[in-house]
Amino acid sequence: MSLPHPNLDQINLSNVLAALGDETRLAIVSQLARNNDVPMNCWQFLELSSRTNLSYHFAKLREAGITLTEVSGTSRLISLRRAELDRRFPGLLDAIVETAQQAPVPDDQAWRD
Amino acid sequence: MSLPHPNLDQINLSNVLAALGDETRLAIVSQLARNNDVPMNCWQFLELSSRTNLSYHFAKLREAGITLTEVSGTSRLISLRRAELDRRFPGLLDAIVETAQQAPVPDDQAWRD
DNA sequence: TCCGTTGTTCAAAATATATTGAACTATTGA
DNA sequence: TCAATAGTTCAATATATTTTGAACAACGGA
Repeated sequence: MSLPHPNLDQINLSNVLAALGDETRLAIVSQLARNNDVPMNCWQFLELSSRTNLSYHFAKLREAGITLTEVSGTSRLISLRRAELDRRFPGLLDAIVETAQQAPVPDDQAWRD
Repeated sequence: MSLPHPNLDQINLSNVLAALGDETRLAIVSQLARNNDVPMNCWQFLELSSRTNLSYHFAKLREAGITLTEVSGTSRLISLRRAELDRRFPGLLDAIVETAQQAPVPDDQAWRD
């Protein structure tokens, strides 16, 4: 039992950016990073959304090549593919994670009008 | 005559990532960077899409805070807000642009099945 | 002033993404 | 074996984003 993950050269930049260009998924990645890349499981993210919806977002992150999902008994362990991503896109994840960590999500109020 | 741009602290990460998570817009940014941040105008991107559609994408990039659009006579000059973005999200744009430049867009064929 | 150039805006249609609830699967522990 | 746990899948809906064409606006030069 193991889930499909893209390998390094199958990871494409705009996919990665699109995957991270969503508040929920960015929050997931941010928490994973804050957790020092120690794998986490689904229920630790329940505050972000419903189980079903998280499942969807986890799949997106996995398919984009951002996270690794390992099956462990009845639960799944999710971690960042940090080293690999850094090889593929040097500096990218670090820059994102760094920012996402300090900025607690600036309230996205309309800036025009 | 000048267009509305967000200022630094109004630029938010997931917006920026979402804006760049689109092949067309990533290609625009990539060309701007390849052009050494010298402002370019719309017709220089016509190979990427139709005028109308480019207009839409340019607005997205501008509203996300990624590009600066200056009105100059009958045309508009578009440039990267590189220094500013780098202040807001250190390393981010560099990492993206660097990658987008060398990788000529890996053909996005399905990696499963 | 009239025309061509350079783009924009609008509304409609096409497409893609996100969210939900109900039903399901796999594994573990009693 | 049975129930609880942890999470997935499916189909439907809701929502957002892209794309298009037709009509418009601003500027500059003849």
